[in-house]
Amino acid sequence: MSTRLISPLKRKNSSQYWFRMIVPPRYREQVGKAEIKQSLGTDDLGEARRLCAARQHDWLKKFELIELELKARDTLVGTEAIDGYLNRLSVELGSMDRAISYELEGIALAEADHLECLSLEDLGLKPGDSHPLLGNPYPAYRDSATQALIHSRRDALTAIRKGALSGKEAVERALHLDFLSVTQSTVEEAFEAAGFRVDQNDARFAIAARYLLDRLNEYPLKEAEEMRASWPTPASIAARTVPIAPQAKAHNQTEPASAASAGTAAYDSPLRQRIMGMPTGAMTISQVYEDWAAKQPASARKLCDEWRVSIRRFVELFGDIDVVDVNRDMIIDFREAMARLPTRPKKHVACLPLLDQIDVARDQDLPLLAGATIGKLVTGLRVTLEHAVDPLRLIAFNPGSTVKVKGAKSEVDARLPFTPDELNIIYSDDMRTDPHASFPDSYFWLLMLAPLSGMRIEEMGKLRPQNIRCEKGIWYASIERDSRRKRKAEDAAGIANKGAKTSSSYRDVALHWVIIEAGFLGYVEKQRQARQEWLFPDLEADQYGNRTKKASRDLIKHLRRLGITDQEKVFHSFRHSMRRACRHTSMKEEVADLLAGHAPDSVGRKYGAGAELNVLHKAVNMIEYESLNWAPVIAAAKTRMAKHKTV
DNA sequence: TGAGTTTCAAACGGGCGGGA
DNA sequence: TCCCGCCCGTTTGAAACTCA
Repeated sequence: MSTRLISPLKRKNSSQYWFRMIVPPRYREQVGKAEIKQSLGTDDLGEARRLCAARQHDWLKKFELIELELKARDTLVGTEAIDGYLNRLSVELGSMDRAISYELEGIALAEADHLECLSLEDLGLKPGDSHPLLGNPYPAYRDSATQALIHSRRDALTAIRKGALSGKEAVERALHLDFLSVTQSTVEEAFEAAGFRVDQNDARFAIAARYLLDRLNEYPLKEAEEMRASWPTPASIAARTVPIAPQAKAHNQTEPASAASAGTAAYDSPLRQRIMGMPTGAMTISQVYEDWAAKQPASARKLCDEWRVSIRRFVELFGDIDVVDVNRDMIIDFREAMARLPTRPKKHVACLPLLDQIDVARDQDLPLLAGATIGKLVTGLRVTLEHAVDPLRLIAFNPGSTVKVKGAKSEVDARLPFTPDELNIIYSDDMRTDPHASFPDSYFWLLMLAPLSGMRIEEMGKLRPQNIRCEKGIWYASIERDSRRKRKAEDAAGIANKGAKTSSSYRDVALHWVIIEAGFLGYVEKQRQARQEWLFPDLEADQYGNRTKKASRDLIKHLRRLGITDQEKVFHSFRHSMRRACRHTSMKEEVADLLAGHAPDSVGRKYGAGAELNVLHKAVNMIEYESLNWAPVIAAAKTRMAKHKTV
């Protein structure tokens, strides 16, 4: 792996410097990507260089941890393959003693083959010269006298049926020299039986070979011990005390650690505890979640509540386990479990444990959670685990980072626009045309504004009287944030403050002439004089600060009563209807986007901060619904407003 | 390695229905 | 009627892909 210092990179369209590092192929599965590209968040080159070096250091550390994890995994694979092989052989031969003897004899034969290594003399080199096969340890036994002794010893022991002893000696020599090739045929056979194919360059080969040699060496073969007493190994061919390269000893240091412990950040200093202001030891998954949730602003309460569901379900399935024990398999199991849960279960099903709910859904063929919901549940888990990575540093990697959810993104909007006939039904109804109908003013105006402004119901619900303004003779509704001071105060009080769906939703919506004609400005003035905080004061906020939950529900019920029973026709359908009406005019798509509060989908279509009010005013007045006769609605609205004046 | 382009994920904001 | 939570849309920035 290259440790060359990486220099920060600057992208054409960005003022910020970036960090970029290629992930070595061996670690890509664990990292989940082939390269790391991260913004350094600075446009200062000096700062960027410093941050870049720090990130490179962090990633190299992470790669080291992955290496440990991979070694642990390889160890498991290698040792299991050898154990399986020896167990099968013992069954085949009748006992483990026989199996070990058989293998020892095989090692002795393999060693004999490898001893035929050319000496310095054979190669025409002088004593003291560097042997070209120095990487191959058997040159240590390259002098012909030693070779002859090993050969004759093996022949003699084999002749008296003590081949296992010569094998034991060969194993000791191979272990001392870390000469793994003597195990080649056995290791290959063991891996093949386990369903793998490895070569001598594979790390798993080395691990399995050393493990085999260790097992053969340590097996208490009574016969061999007794024989050694009778036929002691000649000193000249006993395993020599030769220095072993550090990597040759690595297998002794590679403990079969769990993936999780390999990912655990062992560093847990008092300094970090002081920085974090909390103990930084082990935490369970739900403790990590609570720590994450506690750091979210009041406005994120709904999000926290949704993701608490993820964690609660995960804990129900796997227990409130230490976060270092959470692995990718569990997250995949979690995803699969969520994908099999029934959607909107009846009470008698919802009260069951999750696994029972899955059984019921399967048995009764109930409709299951949508892909988007599964995606969200997995995201909740992923974000919690990310919190364990950074800032808590309880784990080095997020095991959920590479878990995908198919169908998490819906292809189509499930809500449809109203047909002209349906609009006609809605706006011919007594509730709109009879000024004396017992229909709240707020609902009346919501229904008037919706198809002619394209505002979302919650955008209307959060209008304040002062948001209705006039500029150069054009009246408009300003959808904007509250002041920073107000938002800060509300956050501190734990109140969800007034925000919009996205930043592009902050906009000015010019009022359609029908709305002005109907006397909307009189209604606004009335609320202003009454010093009402909200333009529609009779709407009540729910626990998350949503002011139109009930209104939306009531108005949908009302639509159903009018015979519009299609489940895809909802209040939001007014927005779709307006978009459709815009398409029937000469209005440019980007202006329609601005009216609706959508971000344009290409840079070329961006209007900067917005458009001139007169452009929007002209555009909004282009909107027409041919099937609708607004006259009775306007007349009813005027009477409705006049009635208020006389009260 | 750098940069243009495309795709994906996170973080919301919001609509809606079931059930207590 | 209200709460809970499922479900969907949108934007932004990150990540991935591709090519030079």
